[in-house]
Amino acid sequence: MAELSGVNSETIRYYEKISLLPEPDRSAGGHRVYYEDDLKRLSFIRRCREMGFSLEEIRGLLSLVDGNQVSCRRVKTIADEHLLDIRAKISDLKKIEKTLTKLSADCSGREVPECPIIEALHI
Amino acid sequence: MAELSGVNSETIRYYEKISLLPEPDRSAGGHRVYYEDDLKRLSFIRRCREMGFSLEEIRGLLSLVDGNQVSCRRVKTIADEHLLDIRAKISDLKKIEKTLTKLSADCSGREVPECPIIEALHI
DNA sequence: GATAAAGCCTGTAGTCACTACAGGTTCAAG
DNA sequence: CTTGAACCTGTAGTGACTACAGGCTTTATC
Repeated sequence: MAELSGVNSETIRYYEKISLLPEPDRSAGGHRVYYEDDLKRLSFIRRCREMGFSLEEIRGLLSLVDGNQVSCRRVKTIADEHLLDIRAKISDLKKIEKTLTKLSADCSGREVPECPIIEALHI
Repeated sequence: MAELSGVNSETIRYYEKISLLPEPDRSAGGHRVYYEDDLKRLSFIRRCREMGFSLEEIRGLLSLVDGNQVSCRRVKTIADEHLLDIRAKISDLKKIEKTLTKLSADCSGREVPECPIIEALHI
């Protein structure tokens, strides 16, 4: 399932441990046996992770799915809150990018002991 | 120093423990005593953190300062590498933002059990 | 049926950058 | 001199994994 899903097998076991994935069937020798549905669930988790959802947010989404209680309203609420988060992060990073770009431009990059970057940060 | 620097006192002790800050003088009763220079060093660390540098990157910058080996070239290298990182993160987040915005727009947000967000992530 | 290598198993500990205690001591103000 | 705030040490927890150690199972080949 690790190969099929693109999720590290250690991570899969971790998801099982924190109950994001159910305990799977086992072979006679004790190896985990997975079916199509397990792969779907794991892929859902992976895609949510790629969207930057936390495992707890994903747990929330999954509990709606598990309880057959999916409601567009609740899902949208979770997604929109997350979207605000993402936008805030982008704006923070853009500020940093601006500042760093300016600092780097002021810096000669030559082999001299005075550096405007250090000075700007040191005050 | 926590108040003056805006850095949590537990964090200051943590920085001491991992040797970003030197062990300070102590009062007769064992309390840490800080001077101007300690505050400057801590503020430098704080500003670097605000720029998104990792503690290890900061350790690198500080070791240049400590060894009186500041060289514009090396500092610029560290800063520019970090800038690439920041830009990559921004571009990742923008992609996520785009996708999520689209998903959210497709979603009615009404009290119905079908949700295009869930469906898109579930495949 | 024997063997070997690949892949699985459990459990613990490490990562990063803090944060949150518990249980005790010291300091500064009144 | 008393009180309460702030400090002290040390350990454990956070999130989302990752990296082992030391063992067992599966699968392919002979």
